[in-house]
Amino acid sequence: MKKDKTTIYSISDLAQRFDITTRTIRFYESEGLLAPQRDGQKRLYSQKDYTTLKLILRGKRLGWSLAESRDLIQMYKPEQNNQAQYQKVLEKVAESRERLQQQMNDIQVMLLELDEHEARVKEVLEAHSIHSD
Amino acid sequence: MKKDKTTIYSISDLAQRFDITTRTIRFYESEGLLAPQRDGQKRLYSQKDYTTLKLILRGKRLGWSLAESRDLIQMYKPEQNNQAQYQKVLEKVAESRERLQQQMNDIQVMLLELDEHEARVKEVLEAHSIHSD
DNA sequence: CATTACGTTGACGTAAACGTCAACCTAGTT
DNA sequence: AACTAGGTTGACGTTTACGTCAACGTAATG
Repeated sequence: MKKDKTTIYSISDLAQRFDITTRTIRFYESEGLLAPQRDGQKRLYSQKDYTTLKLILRGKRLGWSLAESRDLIQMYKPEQNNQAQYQKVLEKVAESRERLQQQMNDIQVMLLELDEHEARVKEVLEAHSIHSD
Repeated sequence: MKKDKTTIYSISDLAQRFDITTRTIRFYESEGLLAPQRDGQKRLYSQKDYTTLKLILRGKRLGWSLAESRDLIQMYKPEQNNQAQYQKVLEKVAESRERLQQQMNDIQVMLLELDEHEARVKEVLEAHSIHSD
């Protein structure tokens, strides 16, 4: 079963699914991150728009600015069949990967420290319970 | 060779090492993230302060707010020898770990997508070079 | 002792990422 | 026709995380 490529979302529909406000979605559009089609003045969001939004929110959880996410999104667009463009995309990919690896490393350090800290706290708790028994 | 626990840093010293401004460091203090000792009115930063700052900046790279980092920092303080406090610390540890794991997952998804995208771009580039040879 | 380097405390300014109205449109009910 | 549910565009407000002065203190140095 493949994804239904013809599914269309309303703005409040998307807002509900991602637990954000419609204001936020319109704001992303005003910042050039989304460009939904229109039916009159109403916005219609495609499956691609859905995916883009998912990417934006993932970026947000990682502390990326909207500008950075916009770059990432631009990167995914076919654009001109210009060889130089593609090279730039590859550079952007490399940049993003480095950034993500730095973040991954930060996370691993923090997880390790949390483990150590938890262990220390538990030691104290056990000492307490020994004395209180 | 252990770390010299008696090393003391000046504010501009720290600023240089972490490539931030002294304003930023003072701001973190005003927000309750740091509490250096004083010599008169001058601030003296210990090795602990250094570590705290490192933690803050790691948090920043992961998109954590200063409030969240402050919580994390508080968590590491011995506090009262209150059993309930320790339980809260353990809960905080668990929360932080969940958050980090979500971020780790986000990163892995993004890295995968980057790989795929890079592969597609490279395909196109190779097709180009075949035609241009 | 005047200068220079380094530090201090306000106070105000600013960019990013939205929130919060207000005033309006539009399609489908009752 | 009136109402309701959704949507729209401004315009202004707010929070976070600092930047940018200004005015001042202090210690060493030529």
